[in-house]
Amino acid sequence: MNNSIKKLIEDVLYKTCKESGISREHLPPIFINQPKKKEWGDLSTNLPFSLSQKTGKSASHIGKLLTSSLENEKLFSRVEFIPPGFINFFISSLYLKQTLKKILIQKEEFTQFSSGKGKKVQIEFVSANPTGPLHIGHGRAAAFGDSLANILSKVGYEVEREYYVNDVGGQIKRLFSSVWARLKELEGEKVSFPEDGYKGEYLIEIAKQVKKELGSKLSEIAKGVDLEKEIAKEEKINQITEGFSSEKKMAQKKREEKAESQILGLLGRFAVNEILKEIKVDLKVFGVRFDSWISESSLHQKKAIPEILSYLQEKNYLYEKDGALWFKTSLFLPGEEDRVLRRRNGDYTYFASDIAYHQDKLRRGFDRIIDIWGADHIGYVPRMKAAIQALGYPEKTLQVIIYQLVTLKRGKKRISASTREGKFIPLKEVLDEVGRDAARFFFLSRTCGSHLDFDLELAKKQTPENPVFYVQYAHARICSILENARENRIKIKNPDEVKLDLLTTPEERELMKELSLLPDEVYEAAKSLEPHRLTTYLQELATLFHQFYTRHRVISEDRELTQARLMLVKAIKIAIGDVLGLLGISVPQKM
RNA sequence: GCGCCUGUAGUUCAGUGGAUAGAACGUCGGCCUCCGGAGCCGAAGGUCGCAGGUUCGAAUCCUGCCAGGCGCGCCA
Repeated sequence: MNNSIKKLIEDVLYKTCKESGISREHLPPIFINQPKKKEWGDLSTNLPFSLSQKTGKSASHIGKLLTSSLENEKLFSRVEFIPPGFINFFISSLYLKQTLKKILIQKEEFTQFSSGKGKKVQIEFVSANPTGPLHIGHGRAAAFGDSLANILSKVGYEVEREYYVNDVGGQIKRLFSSVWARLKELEGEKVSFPEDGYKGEYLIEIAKQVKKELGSKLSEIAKGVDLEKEIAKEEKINQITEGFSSEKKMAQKKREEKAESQILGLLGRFAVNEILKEIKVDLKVFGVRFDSWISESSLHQKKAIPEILSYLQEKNYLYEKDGALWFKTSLFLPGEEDRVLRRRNGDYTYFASDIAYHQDKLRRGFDRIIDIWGADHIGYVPRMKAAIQALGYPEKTLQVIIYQLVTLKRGKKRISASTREGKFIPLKEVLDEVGRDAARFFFLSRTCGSHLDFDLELAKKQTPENPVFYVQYAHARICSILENARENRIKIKNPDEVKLDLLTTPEERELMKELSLLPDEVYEAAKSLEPHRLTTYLQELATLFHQFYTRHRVISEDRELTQARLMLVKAIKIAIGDVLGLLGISVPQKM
């Protein structure tokens, strides 16, 4: 089940060290990597260096000692100590052949691990406010989170993808009043657009729909408001004659406000739903699915926030000051400022509902929680981690991955990305221009810490030359070869019946070696939460395949060699398909 | 001002403290009698932002500068 070659080498090294009298506790972490030059073997380690630091013995002494006892391992055809402190491993062709067979038999299972087995992890990502369509930055988060979820399932985790809908708070109120203003505009009224409203044109479309679907209901409520105004006028007259009681005035104003908030609530909920629908469509087009959608308003309905506050109160993590209720962030993170959970006016802050939200997640029994946030939330991480501790969980239960924001450019011109101002390029448009696969590959080939420039012009221009097509082309080529074999009535045999020993050219060996490294790549991508390692791997594998393809024929007069090479390309096909699947990129038979 | 992130080829980016720093795109020059030329081969292109430090060894770790991004609300 465990196909990791690095793990195998590690185990052998541990064993050898033990036999040489070095106990496991004294062992530094073992790093095994691919050396830059072929002469330095397939894999190498600097263990003699690190051991010499630990034990005080010379690296050369340790290296020679380890190397001599490793020589008989079947895994290697050769093991060399190279001064000053490297051990280079040359993988035996026996192992490479076995690996090839394993891939053909196990298929996608070949990269499956069980290290996360029995553990539940939740990844929360995108979670864009339902105030407008997804833009390019959300695309980055979507590609990243989705792929990470795939990768973590590969190593055995039970993974849940969640989208948190922030449908409460200031930005939603602004959305409501913006739709309201657009609606009035549609009805020919001249209104001043709310200054802090959402100016994007998509709200005009939504206002049109509101008018179509809710028109009659709204006007009824609006009539109510007008009625109130009439009453108010009368009362003003009365005021002159018999004086105006402030009580009455207040009551009237309240009625007016109530009617207005009814309208806003009605069309607001409608707008939120419409926008969410569009977001879901965009995500579907991008190939991203969520297992769970949870809204902030549902937490309010469950009274989750007062509940969590009284829990924190009991623990003595809260205090009142200036009429507000504060959380002692500084208790957990010296240097951090305390934060307000309940405002002077009685409203809860976003932080308060976010604590309730994370408590809700933790109660659902996840062993790990991963939040993927944009860099604009960087300052928010420490207080959330403090909250996790206050809830009684170790800080590391929550991992926050911060991705740097995407700067959209067209040539040299920057396009600002403000949802509020409506000056942003929707993800949908980007996908129309460059395609889903290219966009995903672009996002996933970079570390999320990189501040990346997305040049639409360049992306479009590069599309035919895009690395993703290079990889997909390799897969399509293999499919074509296999098709060709079928047409020539070549029956593809079982791996056991094929003489894999015939795969002797350097290109074939390189390919087999690359294939045998795949499980480690997946494992390391999962461990470091870095999907981009896999795009790098795919490009390397595709390069090796294309090189092989131009230098050798798969289908030839030599029947046995043909069979062996068909095995090889089939294994490559499985590997490419598997990894593209993890990245959420389509795997074309033809292009 | 403080905090986090980033600075690597003309451009966009990879690069677990290891050996002579890589890829793609772009530029220049080659390769189709043959399973898909969306391919292959070659060349040019680098003070790894700057300056110190740590050590057998630094693009990588530490310190200080410089430049850019993002934060620093009883906004979300």
